[in-house]
Amino acid sequence: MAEKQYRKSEITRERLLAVAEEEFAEWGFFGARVDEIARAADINKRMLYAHFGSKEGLYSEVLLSVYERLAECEKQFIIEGLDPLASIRNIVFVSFKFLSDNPNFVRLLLWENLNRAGAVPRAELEKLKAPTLDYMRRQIKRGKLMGLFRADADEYQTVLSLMNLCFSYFSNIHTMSAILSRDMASESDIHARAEYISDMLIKYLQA
Amino acid sequence: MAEKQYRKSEITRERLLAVAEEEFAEWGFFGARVDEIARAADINKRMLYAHFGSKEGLYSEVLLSVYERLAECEKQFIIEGLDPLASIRNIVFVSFKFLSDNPNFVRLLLWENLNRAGAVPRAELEKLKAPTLDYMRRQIKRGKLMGLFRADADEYQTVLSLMNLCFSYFSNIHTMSAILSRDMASESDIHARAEYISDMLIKYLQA
DNA sequence: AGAAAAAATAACTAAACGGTTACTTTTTAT
DNA sequence: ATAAAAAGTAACCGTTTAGTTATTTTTTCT
Repeated sequence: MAEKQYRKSEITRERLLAVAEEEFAEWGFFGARVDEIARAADINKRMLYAHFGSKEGLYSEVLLSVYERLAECEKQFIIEGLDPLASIRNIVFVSFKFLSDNPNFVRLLLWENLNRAGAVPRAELEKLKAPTLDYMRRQIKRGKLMGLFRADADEYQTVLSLMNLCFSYFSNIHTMSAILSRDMASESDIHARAEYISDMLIKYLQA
Repeated sequence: MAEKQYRKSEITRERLLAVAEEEFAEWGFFGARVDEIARAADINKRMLYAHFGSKEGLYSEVLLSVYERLAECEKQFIIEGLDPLASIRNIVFVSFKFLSDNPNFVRLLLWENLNRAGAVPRAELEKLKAPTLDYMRRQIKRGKLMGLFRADADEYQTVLSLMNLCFSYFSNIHTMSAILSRDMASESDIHARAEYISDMLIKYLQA
């Protein structure tokens, strides 16, 4: 096994990953076409198999790279000193920014859920999400101790609401835009929604 | 063209639709196999094409039938006299019952979102959803007029929250159960969640 | 009963798919 | 310079897939 890889090969690999992310996000694992990925990356199909072994192998690597992007992003809202109220607003706004900027992430996660596939193992996913979840729960607890939130506010239910409200705005944006006759993808609508979600969660915690 | 269809043919058609619903819900449009649908329905593939023309044709009819099932269910929470507070609780509980009883609906809607919602025409969808949406908006408005809800509560945002919170509980139930180490599919968890969602929405509207 | 229409079957096809083989060109290290 | 390793290519392969054809069986109507 060679320690050092050729320069051109690394570029090829990166280009393949980028193109494959688009193709898998667009069509899902079953709908995506290996030939089309190779064509769009302007690369011979043989090289795709040299790098990733199989369609599954390529898919796994795409998913992993996308999950890592999320983990990297979530680091930024874990600020230990921040007051509980501001931290909730912060989590919602950072999540909205990420989901809005990464439609491929939203789609890949949906495909992955529907395929019930463990392309990225559950344990890996739990580990990836643990710091964020701990932080959120800790901040709600702190808010209760500080007398900012009512004592009987349910941490689990609130965290679940926050995550679902953020993710589902983007995951259901097409059907919802159709049903509600509204351009939910507009910058102003997205911002107003983040504002509303923060507000509702906080009002509930304070009520 | 014959006015009257043969009895056996109608049964065949129903059986095909039922089996196709399972197959499409499980695998999505691209993953579903026409041969498998025919085999599972114990029907010759030729007859599938005689009835539905193409894989797309069959898929559209499956989706339509499933949307109609939802519309039929939603009729039951449109009770004109009901007080706004009770009506919100009622909508959440009826929605939870439907989504819990119809996992195929949840999955088909997710696939449809990923396919960018084209199989059932937008106008058709709007028409099916209109009575429900109108009712919800009307009840929130009424609550405001009656002085039950604060005057600046946003109807659109609240309706969207209600729908997203109900749907996403079931659409993300597997991932979330894993991440949060909780059996969210249990009867008691489902009931507690419906209770919490009603409560949060109402507290927000009253805050 | 018997003719016409509809339902049903099995066997087939053309194209598409994931994956491979045999081979040539380019890069790296001595 | 040159040999070995790696990168790259084109043509190919067995299988699967949506969709069709040719034919027989069943049902309906008179």
